[in-house]
Amino acid sequence: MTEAEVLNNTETGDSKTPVNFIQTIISEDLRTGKNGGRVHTRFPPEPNGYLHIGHAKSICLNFGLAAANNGITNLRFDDTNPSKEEVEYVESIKTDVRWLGFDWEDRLFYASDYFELLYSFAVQLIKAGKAFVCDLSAQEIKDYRGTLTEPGKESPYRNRSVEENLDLFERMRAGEFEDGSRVLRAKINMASPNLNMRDPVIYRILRATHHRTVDKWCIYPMYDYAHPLSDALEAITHSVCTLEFADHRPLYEWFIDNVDYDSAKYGRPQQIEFARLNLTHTVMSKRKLRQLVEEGYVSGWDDPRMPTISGLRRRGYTPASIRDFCERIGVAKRDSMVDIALLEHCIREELNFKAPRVMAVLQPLKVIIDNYPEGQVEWLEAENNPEDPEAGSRKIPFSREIYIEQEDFMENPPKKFFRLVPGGEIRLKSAYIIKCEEVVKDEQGNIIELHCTYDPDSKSGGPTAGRKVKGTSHWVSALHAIPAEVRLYDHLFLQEDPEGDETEDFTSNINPGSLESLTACMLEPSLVDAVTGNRYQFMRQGYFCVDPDSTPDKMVFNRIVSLRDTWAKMQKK
RNA sequence: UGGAAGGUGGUCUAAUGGUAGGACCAUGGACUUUGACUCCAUUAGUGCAGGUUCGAGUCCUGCCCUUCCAACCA
Repeated sequence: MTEAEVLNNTETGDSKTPVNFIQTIISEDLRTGKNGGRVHTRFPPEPNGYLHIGHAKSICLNFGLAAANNGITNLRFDDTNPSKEEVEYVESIKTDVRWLGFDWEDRLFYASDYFELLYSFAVQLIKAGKAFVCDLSAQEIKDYRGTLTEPGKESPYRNRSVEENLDLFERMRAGEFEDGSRVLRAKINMASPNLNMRDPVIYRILRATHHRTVDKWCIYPMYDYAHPLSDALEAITHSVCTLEFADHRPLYEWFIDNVDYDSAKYGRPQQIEFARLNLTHTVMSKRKLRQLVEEGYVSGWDDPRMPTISGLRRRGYTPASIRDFCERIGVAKRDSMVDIALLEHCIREELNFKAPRVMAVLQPLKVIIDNYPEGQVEWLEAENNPEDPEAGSRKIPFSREIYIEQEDFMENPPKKFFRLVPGGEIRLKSAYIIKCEEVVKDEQGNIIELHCTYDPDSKSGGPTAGRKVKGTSHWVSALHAIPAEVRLYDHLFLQEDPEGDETEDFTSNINPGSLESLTACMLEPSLVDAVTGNRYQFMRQGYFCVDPDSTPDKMVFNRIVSLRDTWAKMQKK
């Protein structure tokens, strides 16, 4: 979208998504000619974990804002802490951003690309008397920092000479000092009400192998120092981050203002904060997600119950549905908790149009149609998608013995139950109407099979198919069915806000029924060709996709999301 | 109790000082060879108290509530 279109949208109000406050800022910057009309954003993950749906919001925002304003977006890894970062994570992050549908083209960067420059900027600060080497221990620095209500005290090393600071900093780099023994600090204001301004640490000594620079460095810059300058060096115009960094903005600007990075060439980045995404019935912090993985509550980062991009992908969510979700939730500065039902709505809406319909019986009940000729098989025509005439149709086999869903039969039904009951009738989808004649039970009284008769005149699509019965069931021919495993997923946490009670361990809220594995499912034979990632609607049940665990001998499906189920709702009441 | 940012139906999000709207959820109904989809309808909101104004969600004052900040993490 061009600037004119954006503005036009604002005026006419016919934009599908209302412009958010960041777009308003950008539009104003464009109007006043700030940054020479450039819009350049960046997505700056730290490669210390897998991306989740909250990152998707940021990715869609950063790439979306740039795209909407004729701008570009960098992918930049914020890799300044080698003790926590790994290549595994950078690879997964690249995969996830690409999968979501975004392209950083040739603009893949790492904060570590700038280590040498950042070092020289630090030397610059020292020479200007704006940074000093401090010998205080971590604990002492903390003690000197003061509190929220009391100012801090200046470090006794604060007034070292430029020469001594230069010498010490050079020797820090050279590896002459132990980890943690000294740091480089910015000289700002120990009495500032903003703790971030109380002579913040900008370099620490840390002997850890970096995933890119390996053992070249034993000092590493801190986020507060590396981030604004990385933004500046990439000529970023709008540096969008989450709310918790708002207090860091004065520091961000301090480095931009006090380092000579050639602002005439690169411009001056502006930090803008927005509220991170919270979703009901899940957790979003990397620490907690890692805990779920490491303590075995889930099978891995890509467990289909996880809110990670890889989990959602394996679950069967599409990139388009996630992008749609991110559009719909909007962008603002107030803390919020989005109902996960909105995410579910987005995938249902997309799949309703795109997913082929098939029949699958999850909990089979054998039905024998006594008046259907033994050995006969009819291949019946079944519509692939009533929402899409282009989807065509397929043939499904009908025979004397079929399976229906156990819950589609009740011996003693409640009122409003319009499925199969003793002596009652039901339409088999795309086939015949059958009538229940006899219920067969085992010694424990469990229903093991049904004997029915069919109405030959009720064949679906035939000239005499017009007779109406209240209920319709899905089914599969017993002879032709493909056995499969189907995994049903529910919310990972029972409570809407599993992190709400800080006194309680969030793992105590895990939903014990979040995964239900059904291993005796029966699928219609057309599914024999299904491959990993294929998505279907199992009629009357939900949307499912083939899991990577699936093999030709043992197919495995994940339930992406159920269909809306009015009957289940009625029963709950 | 220092500083910063916020408070619009259950949830998310709109509204040059001028009819508080949309989406999700919920509820009721129509339709249905998916109790799906679709369609229709309904409930329900500007944190509180003042002030300015012909008129305040919007401006002013005071109060209340929420979130964030005291890593050599990001």
